Amino acid sequence: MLEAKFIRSNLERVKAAVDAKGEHVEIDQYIALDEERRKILQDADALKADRNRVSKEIAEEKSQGGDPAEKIKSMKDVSRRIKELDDKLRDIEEKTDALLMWFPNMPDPSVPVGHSEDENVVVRTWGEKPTLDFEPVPHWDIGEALGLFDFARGSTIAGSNFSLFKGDGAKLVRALVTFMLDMHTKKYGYTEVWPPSLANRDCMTGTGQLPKLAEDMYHCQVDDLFLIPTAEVPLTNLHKGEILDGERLPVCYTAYSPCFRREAGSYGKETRGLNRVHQFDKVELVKFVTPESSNDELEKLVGNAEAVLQALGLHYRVSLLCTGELSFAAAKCYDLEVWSPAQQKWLEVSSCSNFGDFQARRAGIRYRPGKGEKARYVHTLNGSGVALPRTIVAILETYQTGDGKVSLPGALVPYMDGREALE
RNA sequence: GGAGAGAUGCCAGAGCGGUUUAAUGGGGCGGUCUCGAAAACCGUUGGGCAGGCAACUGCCCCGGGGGUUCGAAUCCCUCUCUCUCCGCCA
Repeated sequence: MLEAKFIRSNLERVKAAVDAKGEHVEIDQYIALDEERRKILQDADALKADRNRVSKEIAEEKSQGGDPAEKIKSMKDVSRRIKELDDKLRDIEEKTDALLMWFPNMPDPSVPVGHSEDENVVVRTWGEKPTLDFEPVPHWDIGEALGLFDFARGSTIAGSNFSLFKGDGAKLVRALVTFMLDMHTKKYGYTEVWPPSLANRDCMTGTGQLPKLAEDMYHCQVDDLFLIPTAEVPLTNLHKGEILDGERLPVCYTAYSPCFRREAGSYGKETRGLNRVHQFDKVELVKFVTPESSNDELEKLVGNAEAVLQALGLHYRVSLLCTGELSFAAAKCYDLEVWSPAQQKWLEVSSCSNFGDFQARRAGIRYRPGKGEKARYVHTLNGSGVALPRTIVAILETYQTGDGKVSLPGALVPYMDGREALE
């Protein structure tokens, strides 16, 4: 959420940012309402000051045996007017708050302006495209042949694009999750969390999934709970409404969670196999940091996610997203994409973002820099470290040996009972 | 799911409609005393909104929301959460 005062005094910048992100916001309507709100607020506050003063006088007169009937009578009218103004104020605030929720975050100055994927900037590429001396087989064929997954039966249970892993495939999922969590906790000092997979409306608004992305989420109407699209939601809301001790920052969490996405309206080739599924597994990284350090911390976080891909020996690239590709709540974002040899394309496996104080404002997450100092909003960051399905795609297609088998990257061998290949 | 109890400041904990601008402890911070420390004593101690260049001023916040009243932490309604007991359950 942007601060009302900030919008008021940086109107042109905000408008430019909304355009650069390709969003549409009722900004003029908001400004008009905000002005009306402040005017009424001032009137109401003046009347309340009056009421407080006279109420004290009434109490004093009564205790000294006087009869303040005249004052009580005149205050009756004041109270009525206060009530009218408060009602009006509540009505306007409901509207301004709702409008405010649709303002996207401001992009960081280091983000390139652009409208499409083509204007993202590839900042580095790691490794080389694997050279196979045979025609690479797509992962859906490898997986079906080795009995790693069974999409037909997954559909029987929940519908199309619900994946089902079995045998070594299920074990591979478990191995990857453990491998990633071990790396982030042991090597990079993240604290492991096992969060709920459902979250309430308040939390979804806090991280910015609501109101804009309501259609993308699974919603349990009876309890008004949402299935989390990412562990970012529970992890970031972990400190909702709190003031953190500045000396504890940065606070870093990692969590495995299933992620649920309706992906309404996406069909066809893009969704073949594991490319795009409604439920997938992911290890997430979340940090609470000081405003001064957030962009440096973002670089570190990207490095932590990259370390996973490097350990797995997968060819990948890192892109800095342009303004038009940036998500609603993000100020700056790097995407990590792995190479799919059979599909001959890059697949996004991680999105690492700095949200500035946007989420912190919505969720009320602050820190106190030092004893007696004023509380400030933290900056929140998150990134996938990393998402499993497309990582599995890259592993199967990169390490296929041409005889129907798949060798395993060394880092995974200990997590797969010492086995060096899937066959 | 049923019955009951509760939610107050950094923590503990008072508060029976108007000297409560939230008592009293404890903790933290600052000071006096001391060579230094302890003890003792004194002072201080959150958040938000609006106006103002500013010093500052006003308003709001006792779990959330609404109501009664000239006036609400206090009375009423409602929601959420926590605890105790019962039921159900992997």
